[in-house]
Amino acid sequence: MEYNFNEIEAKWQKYWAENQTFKAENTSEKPKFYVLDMFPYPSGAGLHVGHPLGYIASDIFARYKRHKGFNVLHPQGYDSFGLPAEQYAIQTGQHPAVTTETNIATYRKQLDKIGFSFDWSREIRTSTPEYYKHTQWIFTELFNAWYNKVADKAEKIETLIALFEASGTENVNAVCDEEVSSFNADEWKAFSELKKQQVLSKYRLTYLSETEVNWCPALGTVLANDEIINGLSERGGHPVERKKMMQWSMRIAAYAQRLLDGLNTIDWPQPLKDSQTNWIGRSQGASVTFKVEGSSSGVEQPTTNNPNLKGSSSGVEKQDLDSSSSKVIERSRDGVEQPITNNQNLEGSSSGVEQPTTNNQNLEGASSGVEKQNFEIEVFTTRPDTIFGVTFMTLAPEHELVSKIVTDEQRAEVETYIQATAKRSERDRMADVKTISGAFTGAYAVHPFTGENIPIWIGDYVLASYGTGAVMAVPCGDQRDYDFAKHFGIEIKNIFEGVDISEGACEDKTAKIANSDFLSGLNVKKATKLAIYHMEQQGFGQGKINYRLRDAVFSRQRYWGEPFPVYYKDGMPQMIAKEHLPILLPEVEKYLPTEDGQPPLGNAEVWAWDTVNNKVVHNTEINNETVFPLELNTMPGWAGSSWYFNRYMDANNPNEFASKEALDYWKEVDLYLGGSEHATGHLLYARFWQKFLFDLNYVPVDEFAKKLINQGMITGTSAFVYRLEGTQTYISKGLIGDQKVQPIHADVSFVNAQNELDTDAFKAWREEYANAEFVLEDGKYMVGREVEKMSKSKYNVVNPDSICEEFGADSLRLFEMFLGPLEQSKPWNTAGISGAHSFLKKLWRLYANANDFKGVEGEPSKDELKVLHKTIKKVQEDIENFSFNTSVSTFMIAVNELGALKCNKKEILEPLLVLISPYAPHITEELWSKLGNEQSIATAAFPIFEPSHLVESAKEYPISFNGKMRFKLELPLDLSAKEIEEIVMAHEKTEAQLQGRTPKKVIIVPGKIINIVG
RNA sequence: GCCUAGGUGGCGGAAUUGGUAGACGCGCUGGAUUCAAAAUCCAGUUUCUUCGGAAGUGCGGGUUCGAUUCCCGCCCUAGGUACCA
Repeated sequence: MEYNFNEIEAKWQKYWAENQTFKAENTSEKPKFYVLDMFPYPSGAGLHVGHPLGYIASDIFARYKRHKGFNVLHPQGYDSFGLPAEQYAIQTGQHPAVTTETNIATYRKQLDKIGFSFDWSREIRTSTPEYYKHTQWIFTELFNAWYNKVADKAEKIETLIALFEASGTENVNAVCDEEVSSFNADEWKAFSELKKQQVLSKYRLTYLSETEVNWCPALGTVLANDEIINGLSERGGHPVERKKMMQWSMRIAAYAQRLLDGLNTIDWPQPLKDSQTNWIGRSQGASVTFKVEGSSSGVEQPTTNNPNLKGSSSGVEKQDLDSSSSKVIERSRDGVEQPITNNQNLEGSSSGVEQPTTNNQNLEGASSGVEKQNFEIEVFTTRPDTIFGVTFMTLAPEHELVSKIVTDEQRAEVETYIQATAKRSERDRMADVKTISGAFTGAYAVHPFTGENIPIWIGDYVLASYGTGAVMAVPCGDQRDYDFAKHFGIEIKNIFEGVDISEGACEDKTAKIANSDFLSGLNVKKATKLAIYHMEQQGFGQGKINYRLRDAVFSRQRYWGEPFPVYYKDGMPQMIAKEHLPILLPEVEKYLPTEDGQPPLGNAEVWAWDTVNNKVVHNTEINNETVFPLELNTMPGWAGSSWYFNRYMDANNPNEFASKEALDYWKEVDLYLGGSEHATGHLLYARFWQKFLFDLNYVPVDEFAKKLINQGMITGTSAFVYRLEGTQTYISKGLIGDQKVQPIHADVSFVNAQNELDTDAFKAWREEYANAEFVLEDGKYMVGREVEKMSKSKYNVVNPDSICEEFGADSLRLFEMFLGPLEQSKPWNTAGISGAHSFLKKLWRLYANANDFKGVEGEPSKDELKVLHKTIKKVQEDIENFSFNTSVSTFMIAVNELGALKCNKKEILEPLLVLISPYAPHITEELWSKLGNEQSIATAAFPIFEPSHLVESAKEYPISFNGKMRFKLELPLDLSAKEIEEIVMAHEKTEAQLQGRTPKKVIIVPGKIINIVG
């Protein structure tokens, strides 16, 4: 009987679906295990063979855990809001919901063909109202919460109101905006409702703030940083300008420290943890304020928070170093003039185009030296101990103070420099470390300890987006400051004891401080502490912890996303109560922004909130008394994916995002699989939301995934043909020689395993190739091959459906695992699948030969038992170490050996099937039932390893000379070292090796190796 | 620059705490079977070799009886990143 994989696979896929074999129970005696894949965005292109790699691995693990007696939750769903569907809608006018539905159907069909053990009864889609009503609810919960630094967790906003009512801001230690004002309880009570709301909004975990975006008037849309190239839009090359927009932000910076600390409690790959650590970017030091020379100290300062320092909002927190220090307000951001790069950083884009800022205009009208007054420069330093080594200040060219302090003599030079800097993209500035540039402003700052005048420079090595956008330069202790000082001939003061700084800065943290007044003679640690103490005493500085992590912009000017459950009354946002959710995405005629630049929801006609009837009504009914306009932005792609793992626990619950019972049972994901590209996007936001939900007691754990594994990419093997430049002549690879040719991608489906091109198929592919002429070698056209990312545009995509069709899902699953270690990226080569496929055929034959699939009862031989048990041991170890490639080899070896032994014993063949079934579930189900079993193999227990079957009486010893194995010798294992030595030394090959020499030493490790030295 | 992972035959890749380098598969070569092909099976396949052997895991050192594995320095590739004060 033939191995008819198509028939077998269809049969069992149907069986699993009909019997709900993989449905997880929310109550069970068994221990729980939750295996999750990062859910896919259902794109129009469908799955290629790279996508299922992680799904196959997680499926093997899920099936293995079931065999091991666990109640396994292994769900799947779709991250179905997103840009491509919207883009397609704009182009074709089709509703994104329709195309999304079609794409999901394709995905589902493809997934089903591979035989995954998903519990499809828990499928979710982020774009369905049943799902996004909870996303909307979580948003309102964030709005109605603040971060209490005393409790170090988020709390309901009511507890903040209670504090205000009791004692005003006196006892409040919160994460909030920079420019909050202080008030007492009576003042609070006297505030109008509007004023109260305005105050509270500075504390809420999601808040509105004006942030700058990349606005492209020609496309009528906002662009991400990586959609902009040299100041022009990637699509179309239109100019992009910076525009301020009122947007929702998430106060993720409040969680910076806990997000950092949590990394120590989870088993995630180190590179992933490292990138989160870098992203959060904690540095400890001090904030120091320098007065600009000429400032009159008697005059009232603008504010202590210095809002005139552009870009000074850096998630900075005052550090409580001195127990006597009073109330500490943590600042998260000023929310006013964020340089664009900050806001976009969190969106996963890396590059930033530095737009010219308004500084140039400021310069024109800037005051002359006469009016120079009461300016301060706030800096953040990690080395407050080196403050006596400060010989100059450097401001970022974009720093707002530059235009105010520059002297008339230096104005022209500074202006030229700023303009030159503005032209350089941030990427340029980053890449070019060697060029040192800057300009002197003519102004001086006053050293707060010595009173000396310190020149103020600007330089583009200082970034406006980090810290305060200004540094106190200590050339003797910082190489960049050193280089800058050397270049411009600025004084370099040595404040290190016995260190030579003639060649470079001393960045060694063990050096002792010298020439530093009260800090002299101290080590770094002590000097730092003392310096901060003095700064705090004299009121110009304090200990601080600085985080790079910024609050995340949460608004998108798009259609295909979750609508905000928000309406506006007197310009203040109001949340719609939980019981009225979901607020359904309205119908619009066009998915483009409105003509006056409003987001696409501005096109909706029925988009107003009736507070009396609690429903969405026509815009014409807006009266701003009972009917109000609704929010026009939608939520970003990461909203729905930040909590979906909790939804699977109770996916069909209509009332809550998940029941308490379900959450308490499943708790968290035990194994999470996905690509490393989500390191700082999805995985950081999801951890943030989980911690927030934990703080409010909605979830039982504050980290949602115990263990995470990144699967590597499967790359494609592209095929190239070589066109003689300017002709339609294509030269076979081996004949190119010195001729000038252009490599052109050919579709990999036209090329066979021997790299020969089907020239007719190529000619028929596209009109431009119809007249192609080929220069052949040996009558064939040979293509070139190159490994690249698998993508449609490179014509190297291999589709899993066609593989399933031709070789079967079991072959695909085995082969994808066999390819190499899970985490590594590796090239796909369809030719290799024949190995996996012929293994399955061999497996089939082994059972066919065993009493026509029925097997034989009776005691297996010692050798048969040995094969089985060494396989059990290895496979179990491999799965638990996620080393799936090696267990496939192990199966091949086992089947080869059992085939050689002509094994037909049921006692061997049955457990072997259970071992293989997580990898190749269809064929094993079929053989399992042919052996006479009535239950699905999924219910079978994993075989138990019995070490006694592997005990050997003899060992084939490798005999080494000076560490090199020269020959082998089989010896009984019960010999003593001495007996072994006698036998080996008497052996003729030993004599030949030694050629008469006497060995210096003989090393014998019984059971392992014999090494003769000499 | 820094961080992380990696570098082993023609290819994908094995090698437990330092103990037989190249398992397993692809490809290739030869053979069996076949009218022929597919499929299947058998043998071979790191390099060099005077056929005795010898060398060999990116490069150069070191530790060790013994190193793909541990240590030091360097080179290259991939991913991440921040000129982060």
